[in-house]
Amino acid sequence: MSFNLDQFLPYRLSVAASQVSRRFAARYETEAGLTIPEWRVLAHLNKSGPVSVRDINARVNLDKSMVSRAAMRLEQAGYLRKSTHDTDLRLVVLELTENGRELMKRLGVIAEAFQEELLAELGGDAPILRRALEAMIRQTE
Amino acid sequence: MSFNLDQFLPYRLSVAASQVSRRFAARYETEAGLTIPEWRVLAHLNKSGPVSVRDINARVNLDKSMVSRAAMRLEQAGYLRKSTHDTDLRLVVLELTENGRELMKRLGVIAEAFQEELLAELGGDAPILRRALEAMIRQTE
DNA sequence: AAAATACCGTTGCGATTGCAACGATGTCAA
DNA sequence: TTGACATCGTTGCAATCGCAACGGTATTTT
Repeated sequence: MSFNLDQFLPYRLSVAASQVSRRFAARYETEAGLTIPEWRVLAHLNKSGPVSVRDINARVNLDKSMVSRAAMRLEQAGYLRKSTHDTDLRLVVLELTENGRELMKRLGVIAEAFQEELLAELGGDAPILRRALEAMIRQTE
Repeated sequence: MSFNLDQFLPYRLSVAASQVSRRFAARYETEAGLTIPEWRVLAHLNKSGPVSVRDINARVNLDKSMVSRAAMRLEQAGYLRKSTHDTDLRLVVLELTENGRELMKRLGVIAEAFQEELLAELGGDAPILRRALEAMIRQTE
């Protein structure tokens, strides 16, 4: 019996992830032409409040160079503001502007709606899926 | 209640997929320094026998340019052979060499072992995870 | 049979990515 | 206190990616 790629879990996982990402990107594309890193930074800031690049890097699975560049673009677009930390001058504090919070409010609605669609497609398997994903993520943290 | 990225399914799916891919890549890195596209082409050819670039492109979720370049590198490394189709001259037929089959035999063992690890970590959730992944993939095909 | 159309694989190109190096700042230890 | 080391964010760079265009071949249409 030779190896069968079609039933190989890492492969199926990767295919599913990229297709779901693609579907979702098509949704928020119409609302605002954000890249995935930009979307993640925006979404994280919306929840966390003002934090450093390093903070986001650690929590959002993005290389710090990507966080830095995404933050630059979001700043130029007027969605976030940069400032230096009060006591630690190495830190750059990122914070959403009013425009950023407003955009995120609209994107949040789209995201929730998309997730509802997914959950409906998955039916009762959804909670187990979640648990399985978390188990796989935990394994490397 | 504001949107929470940490519980957003597409995001968790993406994180899980990239971490699992990373873990797996570290395993076969020591056996042969293949990229992900190269690995996929190799694995598919091992199962399918001789097929065209287009065939792989359609089945393995890789752009045809990536299949083409991966095939070029695998050919240079001596793992596959290219030839033209008997009747349709547009088609390039890809086929593993003896070296390629031999490499794939070793990689198959590594892949199976890794998957066993994953399945053990997941326990009884594994079959449901599989079903959920397939459901999400199906939705876009 | 000729012309228009479709398909195949390769290549070029701009954009994105991950890694490593760097300057600047902070912390710790002697 | 000062020197060694760690951490932060940015930048440079090489590698990779996805898309589109291209030349070549096949198929369909008229």
